Amino acid sequence: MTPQYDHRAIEEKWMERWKEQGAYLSVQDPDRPKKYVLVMYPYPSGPAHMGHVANYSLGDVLVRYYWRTGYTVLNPMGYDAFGLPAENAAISEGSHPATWTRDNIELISLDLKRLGYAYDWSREISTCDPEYYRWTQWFFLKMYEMGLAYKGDAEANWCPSCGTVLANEQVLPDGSCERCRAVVQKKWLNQWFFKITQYADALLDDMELLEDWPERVLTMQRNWIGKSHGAQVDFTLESTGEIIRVYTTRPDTLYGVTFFLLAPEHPLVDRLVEGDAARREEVAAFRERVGGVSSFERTAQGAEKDGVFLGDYVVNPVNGERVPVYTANFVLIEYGTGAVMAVPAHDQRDFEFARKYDIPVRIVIQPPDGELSPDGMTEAYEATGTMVNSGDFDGIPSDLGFEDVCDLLESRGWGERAVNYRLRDWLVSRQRYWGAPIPIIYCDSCGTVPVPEEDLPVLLPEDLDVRRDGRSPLPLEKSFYEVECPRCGVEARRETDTMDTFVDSSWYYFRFVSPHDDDGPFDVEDAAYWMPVDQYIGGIEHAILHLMYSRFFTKVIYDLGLIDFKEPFSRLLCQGMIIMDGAKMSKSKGNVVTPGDYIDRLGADTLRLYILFLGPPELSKDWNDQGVEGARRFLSRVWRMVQERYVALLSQGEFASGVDEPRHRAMRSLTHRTIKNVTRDIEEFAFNTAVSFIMELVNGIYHYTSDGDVDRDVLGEAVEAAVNLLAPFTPFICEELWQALGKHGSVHQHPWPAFDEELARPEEITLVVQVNGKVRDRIAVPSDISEAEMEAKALACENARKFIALKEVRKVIVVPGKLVNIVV
RNA sequence: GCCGAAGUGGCGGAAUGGUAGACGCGCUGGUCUCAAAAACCAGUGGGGUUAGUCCCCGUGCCGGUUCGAGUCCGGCCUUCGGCACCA
Repeated sequence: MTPQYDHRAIEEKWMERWKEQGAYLSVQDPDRPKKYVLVMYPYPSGPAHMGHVANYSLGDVLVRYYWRTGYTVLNPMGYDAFGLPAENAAISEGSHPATWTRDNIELISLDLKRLGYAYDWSREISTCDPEYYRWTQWFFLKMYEMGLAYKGDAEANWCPSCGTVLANEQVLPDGSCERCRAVVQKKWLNQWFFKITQYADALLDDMELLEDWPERVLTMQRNWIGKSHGAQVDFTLESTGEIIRVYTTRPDTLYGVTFFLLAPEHPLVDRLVEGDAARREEVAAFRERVGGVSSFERTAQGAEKDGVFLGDYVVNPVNGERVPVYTANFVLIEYGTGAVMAVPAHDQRDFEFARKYDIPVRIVIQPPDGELSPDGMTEAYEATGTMVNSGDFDGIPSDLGFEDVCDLLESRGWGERAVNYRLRDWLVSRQRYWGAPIPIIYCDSCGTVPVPEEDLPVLLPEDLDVRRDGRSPLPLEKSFYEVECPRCGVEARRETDTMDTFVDSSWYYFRFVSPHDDDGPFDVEDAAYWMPVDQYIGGIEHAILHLMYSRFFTKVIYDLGLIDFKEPFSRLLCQGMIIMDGAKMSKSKGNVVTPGDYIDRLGADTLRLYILFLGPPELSKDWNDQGVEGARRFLSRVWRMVQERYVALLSQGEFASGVDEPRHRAMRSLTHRTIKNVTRDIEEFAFNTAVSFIMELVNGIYHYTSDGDVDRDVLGEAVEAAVNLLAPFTPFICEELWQALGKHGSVHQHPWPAFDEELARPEEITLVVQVNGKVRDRIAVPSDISEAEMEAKALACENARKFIALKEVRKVIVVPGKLVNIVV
């Protein structure tokens, strides 16, 4: 053992040795329960960053802890390796997405290895590997067979200068293209979708199974799905007599309809103004304003209401009234039916529209307190109340009226109860190169033909030039798109769109259970053994998309009959961000610190320890450079503790014996209390306080060995516990110290230390004496003191007496083992 | 606007309704040294003080419940995240 803590030598040595020993391979073991711990795999855009360290260190503590408490553990790692950044980097750096991606995988995997994470590297996967995306394509085919993948028209973000569709995330808040800053347009394109809406209710209802998910994530998903209850109502167009159906969540306000709205894209709009040149022009100008160039402003906050009267009327089924039909900017074609009954008195948007275009406002709900009048209103009244101006329903509470009106609609055939969702189908096509090709062939005579399973994978040609303008080279590559129709053999054309990378990541946790399986996406029995993931860890930024897509995929896989569970992640922990000086680390702010630098200078153990000590996992954590030095100082202190305070004493043989004496007993008590506290805190993910307790133990050992006799066994127990407890946090130094303590085998395979409840209880406690709730004295007493004795001691102590003085003691409250409050 | 989280020393953060500020950073003093660094030891919320194992104040603000509130309840303020015309 060297006198100085040499992190470089230790970490290099154990990194090599663990690798040689295959120390962290996962094995199925019928004698032990299993844990599948998974931290969201990274997108390889360069070396590891601090967010990775925070996430993966957290998972690693759990894995090492589970190992030592009797579990067999699956802890894999892989790369989310398809995606747009690779293409952009390739364009700006003149490289190739494949090269760029694989180079970055090298960089980040080296960092992950240097950080000592206990992954089973034999299970490493990359989503850009044909052996992986072959099965991504297989899932697409299954979805197609099940009717869950379909091609339909969608309004997509189109960048005219890049000539491609953009994902929503690639459009900046001002509606411009992330890469070229051109104004993004909405364009109707024929695209592939996954029918996630078919699973909307399952996604909602199965949240019951997710007891160990953060409530905020469930709330976000619930809002995203946006299920609402209401009714569909049929209005009749006056001119032609045709039915226009609307969806409303407020059938109780049906008598308050004073106008009617169509989305600008609604096909009826053109027909209504067909014969009227002036109106046609008005509509054209309106469309130019709302949809033509950028529809971002239209949906931006507080946008001005805008619309055009279409010259026609509809008839309200419940009261026979005719109301004018408008088209309006705030009506969305994709939600409900694209047509809206407008009730200005009780809907804020309708209210604003009515005021602008001078449309009457009719009150049909009166609030419980006070009376509204149409002229006096400055905003819509959207809450419940008593129905008025509503025919036979007058006087009924509106929440009951909701049901009564629905009954009326259903009995007369005017409409019916209905539910609606905000969730829309998942658009999975991307006009991109660096992604998994969609396994579809278009044939002039057979139509849309899926690629036969045995022809998978549809290989993404990796020898293509990525064009400078950012467009995918696939539609220009004859050798790629020219194929024979698998059905009739004539010349056909291959789909040249690739899949959204969220498809890749929606099932990667299944692949880990059998990463080399050639017969299917995963081995059913291996999945039955390892799945579901017991503990999933990742950033809160994936609260909706990745986590919901994965839940959707799992339900599809369930319906395919491959698994018998419906939710992939039993327990979820969402990490906060690492920030610096109050801001997210980013290159533009120049406040990026790189893990690699710290590993070199201070060691991986120091970095891991510091980042775990920084604060509770779910909150964001402020990086502080001086704090890292502190973590390093602590590890040096642990190093010297073992060397100077234990190993050196052993060789000198300077020991007393006296286990039962108070100072020895106090040391043992601290040791056992620390084991208890650290164990509990790891179970609760309170890693920052777990580290604090270990620090206190180390401080205690320094005191114990500084100021009196030392018992060999008492000291040995304490030092051993410290190394044991610290091992999941800082695996390298602890493995080295374990050897220095003369132990055989790896500390990471050593059973987790047990504690003695009796010893963990301190012999002496501090009795707090309060008078009227204010602390007046503290008395050291034995921990097994009775309540009566506590009261007696409290009443007798001088400081308390001073405050009691001549007043009468009215009440004494005794909290066993803690405090006495004297009320006067 | 709606939903969610959070406001505690100079800083990161601890506190099953029961000693507010554990642990760490920083700072101050001491030991060691020719000196410095490192290390070790001690101190460190603010104010007062007869200097006492003393007193007062103190967890964003205002009220309430309780013997006792950072913690529970009601009402505000601020910050951060998510969603945002979803009928």
